Amino acid sequence: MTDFAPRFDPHEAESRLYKSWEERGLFTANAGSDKPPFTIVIPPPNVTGSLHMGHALNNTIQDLLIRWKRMEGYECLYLPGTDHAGIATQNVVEKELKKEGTNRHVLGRDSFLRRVWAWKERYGETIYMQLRRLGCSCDWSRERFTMDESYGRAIRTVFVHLFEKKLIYRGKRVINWCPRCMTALSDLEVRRPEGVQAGKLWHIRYPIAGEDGRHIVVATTRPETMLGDTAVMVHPKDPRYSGFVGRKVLLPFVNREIPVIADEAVDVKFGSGAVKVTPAHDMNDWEVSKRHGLPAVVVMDETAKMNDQAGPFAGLDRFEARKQVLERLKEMGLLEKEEEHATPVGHCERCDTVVEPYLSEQWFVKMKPLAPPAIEAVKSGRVKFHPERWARIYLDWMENIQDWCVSRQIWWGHRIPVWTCSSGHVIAAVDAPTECKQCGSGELKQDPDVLDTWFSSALWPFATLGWPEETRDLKRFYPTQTLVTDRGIINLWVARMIFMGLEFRGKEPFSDVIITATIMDDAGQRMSKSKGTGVDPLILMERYGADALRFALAMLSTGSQDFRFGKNLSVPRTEQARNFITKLWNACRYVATSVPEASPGLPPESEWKLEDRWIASRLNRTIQVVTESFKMYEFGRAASELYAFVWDDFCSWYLELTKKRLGEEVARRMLRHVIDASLRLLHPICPFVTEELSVRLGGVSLLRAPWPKPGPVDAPLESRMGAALEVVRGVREVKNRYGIAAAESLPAAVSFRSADLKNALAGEVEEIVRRLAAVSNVESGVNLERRPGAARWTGSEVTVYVGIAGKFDPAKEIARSEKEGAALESQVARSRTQLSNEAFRKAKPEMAAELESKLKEAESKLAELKSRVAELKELS
RNA sequence: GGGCCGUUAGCUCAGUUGGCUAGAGCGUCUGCUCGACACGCAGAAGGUCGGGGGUUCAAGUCCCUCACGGCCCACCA
Repeated sequence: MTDFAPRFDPHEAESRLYKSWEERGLFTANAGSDKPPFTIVIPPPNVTGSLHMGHALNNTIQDLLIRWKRMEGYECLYLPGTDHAGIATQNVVEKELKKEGTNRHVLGRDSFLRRVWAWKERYGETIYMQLRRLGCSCDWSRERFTMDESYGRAIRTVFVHLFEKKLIYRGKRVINWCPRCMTALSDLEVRRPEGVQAGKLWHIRYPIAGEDGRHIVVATTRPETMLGDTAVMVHPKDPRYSGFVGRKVLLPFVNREIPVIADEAVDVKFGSGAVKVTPAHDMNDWEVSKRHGLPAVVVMDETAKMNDQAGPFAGLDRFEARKQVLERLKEMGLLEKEEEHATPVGHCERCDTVVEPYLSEQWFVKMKPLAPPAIEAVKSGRVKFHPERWARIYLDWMENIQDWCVSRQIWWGHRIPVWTCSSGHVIAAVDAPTECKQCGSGELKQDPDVLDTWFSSALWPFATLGWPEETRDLKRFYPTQTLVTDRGIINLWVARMIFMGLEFRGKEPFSDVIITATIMDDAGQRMSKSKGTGVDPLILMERYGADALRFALAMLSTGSQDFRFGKNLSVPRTEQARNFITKLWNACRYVATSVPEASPGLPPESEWKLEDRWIASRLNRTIQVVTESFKMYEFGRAASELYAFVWDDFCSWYLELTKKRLGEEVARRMLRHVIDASLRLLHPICPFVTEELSVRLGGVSLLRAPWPKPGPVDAPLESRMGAALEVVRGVREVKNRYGIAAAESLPAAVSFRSADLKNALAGEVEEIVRRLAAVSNVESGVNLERRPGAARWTGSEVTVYVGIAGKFDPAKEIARSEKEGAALESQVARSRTQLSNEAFRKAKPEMAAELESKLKEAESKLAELKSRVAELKELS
């Protein structure tokens, strides 16, 4: 151990250790093992870029669980992979092309896709490198990408199955259309930022056909769509308009006669009470048009420019058209008024363009039959959300589910496996057909669209394991156990995996869904790369090591409470974790050099001294709490428990107490035993430093080392030890108060308030105090007489007197005593009121008895203090 | 418009089923080379638990309400 530097060097150790783990195949899951399986499939990061802090948190938690379970004896599979992220990735590549002054249409479908693949190779590798840096023990032999050929087969199989079950259909509908991405979007891919645009509500006069000067006023926020109106609708019970129903109005600009209809969908109180009906550009209106048999007129093209149907406005962009429509209406005297009105306008999640409701033909998944089993899975508790409240989000959505638009008019993704022959027969097939089964035609054209990315990620838990083949992996590792993800994709992803898993495997894809915190910037806003508030996890790992980042993130994971970890705040938190690692490192360094060897295992219990029994009990308690916390996914609790145990119990007390006992085999073995157990407990959070230390201490590699089992906890002994340590604190405080060097030996007297405690501690207190607080001699007794020339310190179990000879300062003592007295006074007062309450005594007699004895103690302490203060005052 | 979460020390956060004197880290102050650690050691100061009301013998903890911050969901044109 000659090269045991006072600091852990993460740079050198991390890559060396990771490489050796990987080479030894320690991350590889064995499908033939007879151990119980534990599987986590990674939420596949998008290949759009590198990993952010949210990924770091997410993967830290996954790896922590995997490493813990591995030590508990499970056959663990942590399956890594990436998502092709259709629209998102296509967009970043298109941006690159734009910089080069070209676009995908110039390149053509094939060479564009080659560009995207090149991008994918680059970023896919970066992501895997980052996961390795973080220490994630992924099984790299099973790495998957949603565009792998085998994965594509799984997707086509799913599609064809659903198609044949009539759960996938092609239909004409008003969907969300992004005119920039030029594709349909699902409802979940539309964002409605609040308060972004203070829109307006315009009241427009529609002239009644054939009745000069008479008109009906409609209110709209989107006047440009009026060109596509095919009716005006009022409420059937609205007296203002009862005479209008059934008549015609003349639509300005295009001079189309359209009917006034009555429908309950109208809110009488809103606007003018009359609504224009634009079936091709409004989802509601589309529904209305179907009820009333109205035609639909599309007035825009796919880039949201007005088309030929828009009469005089053809060729204009939709917003320009709005301006001109309004101007013309004003000129014609048809604009009655405008009022301020905030409308939640939908924006494309990926490019932020205002989404256009747009009538088009798309593929949909029929959700009504798929939802009920998925709802049941969560209601029955077969799938549990942590924290539970997120189940509500899932259920609310599932219970009001709409059909899922799954076709996208982009190029990057899985082509829809549907072909149409020259005579119009539609064929869905897993393998590209060569001829039409119905008419034998060999002229087959595949649907040009691709599937929604989430359609492919929905299959992730089983498609990655080889489905549709009944592979060994699939049988062994499906269903998985825990899914760790962000609340933002509960419906986009988690929900869809559940119904797909149920439909295709008959089993929920996982039993537990952990929703992690969202990482905020220093100002408490969601961290965002585009806003420049992102913190790169690599930079923190570079500066403090992967273990430090992991420990910091684990420590902050309390519930799914969001936490701030921005550019400034991430620094002290990670530093704290790094300091802890250094502390651990040095404790081990000390043990390695001072206790070069000791027989393994616990020393015989009969030889244990008070502090040995104490640290054993504390360790057992820690094992219990940490294990329990991991089980309950309370990672912050586990981390802080370990932090306190290692730093306070072990380093501050036990290590110091045993410094003069290193010749004793008991102490030597106990030191090594506690270190060994602590390293194991810490390994899931800090894999690198613990592995390095374990090996340096001549121990085992921790990856598959058994997880510690707790022995008994001795609570009375712990509290006795607490009293002994209190004495030490008292002596130290007095010295501090008087500016006396800690090393200076002074006489001390310990006055116990209870004879039992005094007897139980017997001679051991004296020894403990002597070791930790430099005293010349210690006497102890029960309720000792006051010591006039000694400084006094009051603890909860003891009073400590320290002889400080010539330095005694009555003023200081009075101040101190009065302060202690004030606290006691209020305690006594509170206890008395509570005890005078008969209801309390009746409700909780044992608590009252306890409080009573506490009160007596406090009263006697107080009396003692008062007489001392009086005495001191006389003296000065 | 509906819902969820948060508001505890200067800062960032803990506080199990209501019950002894509300905790930690950072920061601040005082003093320290004591057989690993100054990324350290020994101490100290610092909180009427966002405001108001209620339930209870007892409220940071339960209920109502308001304010502020954050996040979701929603087809009122």
